[in-house]
Amino acid sequence: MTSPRAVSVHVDVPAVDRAFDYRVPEELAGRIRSGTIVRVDLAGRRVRGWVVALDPEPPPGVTLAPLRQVSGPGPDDDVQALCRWAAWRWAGRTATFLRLASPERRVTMSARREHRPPRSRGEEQVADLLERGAGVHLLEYPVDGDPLEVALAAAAFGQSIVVAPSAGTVTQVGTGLRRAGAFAARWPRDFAAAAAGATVVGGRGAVFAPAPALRSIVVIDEHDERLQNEASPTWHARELAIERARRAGVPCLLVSPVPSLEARRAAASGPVGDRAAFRAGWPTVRVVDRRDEDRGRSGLFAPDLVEQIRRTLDAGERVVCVLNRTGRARLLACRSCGGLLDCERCGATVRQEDSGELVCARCATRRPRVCRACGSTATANLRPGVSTVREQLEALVREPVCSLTGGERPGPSDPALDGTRVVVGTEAVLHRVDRAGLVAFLEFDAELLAPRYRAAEQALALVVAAGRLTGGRGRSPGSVLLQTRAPDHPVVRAAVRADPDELAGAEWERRVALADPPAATVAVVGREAAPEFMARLGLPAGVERVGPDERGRWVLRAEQGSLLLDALAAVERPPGRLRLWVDPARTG
DNA sequence: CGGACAAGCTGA
DNA sequence: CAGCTTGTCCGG
Repeated sequence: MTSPRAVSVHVDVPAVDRAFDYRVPEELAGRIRSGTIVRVDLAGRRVRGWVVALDPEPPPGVTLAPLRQVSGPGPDDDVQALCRWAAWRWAGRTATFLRLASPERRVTMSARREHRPPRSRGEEQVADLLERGAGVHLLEYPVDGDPLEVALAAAAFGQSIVVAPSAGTVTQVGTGLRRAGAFAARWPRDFAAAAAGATVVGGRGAVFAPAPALRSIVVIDEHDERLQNEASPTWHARELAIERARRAGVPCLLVSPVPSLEARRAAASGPVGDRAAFRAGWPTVRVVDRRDEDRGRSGLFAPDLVEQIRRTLDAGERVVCVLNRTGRARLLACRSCGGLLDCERCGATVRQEDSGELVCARCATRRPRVCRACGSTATANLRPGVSTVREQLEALVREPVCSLTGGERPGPSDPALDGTRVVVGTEAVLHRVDRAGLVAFLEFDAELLAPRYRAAEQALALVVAAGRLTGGRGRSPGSVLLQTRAPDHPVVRAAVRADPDELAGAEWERRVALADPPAATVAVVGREAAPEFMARLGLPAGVERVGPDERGRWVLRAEQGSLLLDALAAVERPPGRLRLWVDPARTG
C-alpha cells in the first residue's frame, strides 16, 4: 500500500457534519488508514475527525491544510458505511454514529489473531440456525434461557458480535466466553481485541464494533426497549444488527422469548424453538379478575392477591409488587364536596408528591392540599402511587416494605433490599431485584391500555421480566400475578397460555390499520426550528402529515419508509433547535 | 459549533 | 461616524 498524500476527514463537529480534505505530512503518512482518528484545523480551531477517504480528488482552488496529529485507529470502511446508513435511517448526523463506533480512549492496535472457538459448543439450535447462512433467523428461547449458551454457539462459528440489552448479561456472557477459552472482547472497552478478530460482547453500541472476520451477529432479548436509544437519534441496535449482517453477508440471529413484530417481519421464516423447554420456563401466571369485586373496600389489593402474598411470605420468599406510578397520588377528590382537585392556574387535575404538596400535571404549579371549591382539607386518593401503596402494604403484611423507582441509582443487589421481604416499585423494580417468589402487577390494565403503540408487546415483555425474577435456572418457575379488569385481553391470554405467537398476528393488523411501526415509518418533528423545517419539507407524495399538536410537534407517517427518510434527508436544516425522532418507542 | 465579516443601531 | 450589537455565512 502506498502512503496517502491527502485524505478526506469527516470532522467531529455535529453542526458541520461533513468531510474536508487535508494534506498528509510525510511523518504521519505511515499511520493513516481509513477510519484513523486525527486532529485537524478547521476555521481556526483544532478539531477531531475521521479519515473517510484516501487520496481524494483535490477540490479546485483550495490549498490543503496539513493534518495536525494522528490519535489512533477508528471505524473501518464497513462500519463507516453503516454509520452513514444509520444517519439516514434515523435522520441523525453521521458524526454521532462515528463517535459511537470509535474507541473510548486512544488504543494501540494488536496483530490480527487466529480465531479461537470456545471449548463448549453451546446450544445446538443456534448452530443449526447459523448454518442456514445469511439472513435473519429468529430463536424463540425460553424465559429462563441462557444467553451464554447462545453466545458460545455463535463464537464456535467464528467471530461474532453479541449484543445484549443489560450490563449484567454483557458481563455474564463476556466472562463465560473467556472461561470457555474463547477469544472475547468487551465493547466499548476492548476495541483493539475486536479489531484483531475477537468475538465482541456489549450493549447496543456493540453493533458498531470493528469485526474484520465477522461470521454472525446475535441480538439477545431483541424485544428489550433498552436496545433503542431513548434520545434523538432514536437508533435501534436490532435494526442495525440486521443491516450490518446483510451488508457483511452473514447470519443475524435474533433471540427472545417474546419476539417483536420487527423481528418477525425481518426473519426469513417463523420463530424456531424447543416448545417443551419454552413452556417449562414460562412462569405460572395467575389472573385476578377485578370486575365483579367491591373495589372500594380492597383498593389495589384484591383478597386473592393478599392470600398469595401471605403464602409467599410463609414460604420464606420475597414478594415484589409493581405499580407504574410514582408519588402519593395521581388523582384526588375532595371528601367534602366530592369534586376533583384541580390546578388554580390551568384547571388540569393535580397530583400529590411524596412531600404531600399538590402539583399540576400540566403546568407544574404547586399549592397546598386544600380543595379550591369548598376549602376542605379532607381528600380521597383515587389513584395511589408507589409511596402510598408502600404504606398500605406495610399495614397489610405487618413488616417493613421497601419502595424502588427508576429515579434512584440502579444496582442489581440494592443495599436497601437487605432483609426486606416485600418490595413495591415501578417497572424499574424488575431490573433491580434479582429474585422473588411472587411478582404482582397491581394494575396490569395501566400497562395494557397505555397510550403507546407498543403497549401490548411491552406488557407481555413485563410478564417475561417478572418471570425471570420468580424462575431462574434450575428452579421451578414461581408465579406472576396480574390484577386486571380485562382478563380476556389477548396479552393476558398469551401470558396465561405461554403463547406469545398468538398475539403477534392481531397486533400486526392493528399496526397496519393505524400506520404504526413497523408497518410504517414514523417521524416526530419538534422544538423551536420545527415550523421552519416543516415549511421546507413540504409534503412529499406517500407521506401523511399531522400537526402541530399542543406541544408544537408534527407527526409524519409513510408506509414506504424510504419516501419519508429521503425527504427528511433532503431538507436543509434551518438554524435553531430541531429534534427529529424516527420510529420512537412512543409517538405521543 | 464558533470565528469572520457585514449590516444595523445608538449616542455624542 | 466610531463603537457596539445582531445576523448570516462557511469552514479544506
